[in-house]
Amino acid sequence: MSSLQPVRGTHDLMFDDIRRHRHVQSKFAAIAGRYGYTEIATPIFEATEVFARTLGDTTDIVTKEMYTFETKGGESVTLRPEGTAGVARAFISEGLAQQTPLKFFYSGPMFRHERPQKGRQRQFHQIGAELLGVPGPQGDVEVIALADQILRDLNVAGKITLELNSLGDAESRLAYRNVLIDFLTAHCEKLSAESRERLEKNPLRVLDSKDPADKEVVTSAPKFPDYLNQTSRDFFKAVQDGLTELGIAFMLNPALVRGLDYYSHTAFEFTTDALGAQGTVLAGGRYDGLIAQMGGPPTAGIGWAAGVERLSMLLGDLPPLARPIAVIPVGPTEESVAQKLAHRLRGNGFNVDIGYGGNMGKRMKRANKLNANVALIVGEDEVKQAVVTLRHLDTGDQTTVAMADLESRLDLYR
RNA sequence: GCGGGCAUAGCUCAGUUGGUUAGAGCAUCUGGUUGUGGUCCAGAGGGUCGUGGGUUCAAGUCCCAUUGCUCGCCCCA
Repeated sequence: MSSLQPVRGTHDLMFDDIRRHRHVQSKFAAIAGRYGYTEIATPIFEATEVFARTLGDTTDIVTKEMYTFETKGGESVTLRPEGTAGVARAFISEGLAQQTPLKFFYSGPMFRHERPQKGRQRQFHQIGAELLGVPGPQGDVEVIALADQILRDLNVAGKITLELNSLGDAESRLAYRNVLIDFLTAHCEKLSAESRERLEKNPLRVLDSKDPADKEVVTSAPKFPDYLNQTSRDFFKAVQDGLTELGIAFMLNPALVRGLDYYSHTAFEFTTDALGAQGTVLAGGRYDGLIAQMGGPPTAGIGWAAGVERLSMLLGDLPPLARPIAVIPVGPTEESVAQKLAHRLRGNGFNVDIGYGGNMGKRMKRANKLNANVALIVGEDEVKQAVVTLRHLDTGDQTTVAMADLESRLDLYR
């Protein structure tokens, strides 16, 4: 065990782990493309205020989980803890208001200084989608449909359920918030210490507490849907109808609350019970006020993000790696011929491995370990006659093939 | 930030009430096979037992501290 370890909460990604990540990202890019989303890559760090102003002053992310540091020029910058604020900032910086509606997708690392545990790291990866400038419920439906599609294409949808709620517009939310605070204050002595603190900072969060005593109180608490005004109610109904028409199943969860402050109206979460404490695989909602709040032109927005590590853990077996063709020089004298042959085949689109050093047996072993389907053996006799010995490693059959005919003989392995 | 569990070979793990030289499987390497892999057989290398201190004639084993990992709380994707 070496004393040099990766920094707490960070991991080296290699072999199957990174293949899982790539698999998630490439499926996502393909599907997002079908929905008309184009990729955006915003910087991995932003001016601190981009996050501090938008995520909510009382959220844990802002108050204690951000990687914030000062640059040599004296600016305060922060490693991004999530993706939406950066996209919103880009929307403003690049003057994109003229081009709405805009559909962006992204993927990349995010940073939060949390205590690591299963499905939770300090550097983690998200894929996400943002739809900007579409105020109507069809936007919500499309964005959720995209999420549903990616989960189905990754073959994880069976382990996941969609939960849906409406946080209403600003007016509804304020009205409900006041009623809820009154109710919870009246039942304060029954609440857990944590929830009493939540009552001060973020009262809606009490609704999704895991504490049994809190849950008991919450069952008799006023329900969010009862306090939605007509506009919010109609909007939410339209979203539900739209999803039903597309055959996307969902469960209403009046206790579903978003962690970040910029959300309104639709809130949704795709959750699983297969990941221990970290049940949320993909989550998002509508954030109509965000861009205006950041100083841009009032622009509707809705989007979501999903944890790539969490998705990777749910993934079944990966598609098998491509099987290479192994070029095997019998001895040192044939190495340059073999090298040239490998180069030629690679140039013509084949996946070719060539063993480094060792006798023929060693190189065959290596070919076998790489799961090569054929070995091309290049020895003294072969070089003299301008042929190679083509051995099928699954069957052990081998034949002699003229060098010049190799591409056509190997075509099915390309 | 709070609580529980764990730390022995590259990996997964044994290691008895404290007792002589710390083991196994897998992996690696060598040989059986000087132009033929997978299977098989024979053999080899590889450990400051996370770190520091303490108790003891004696510590991988007991105690304290510390670091790391891990699971949960919190938070969240």
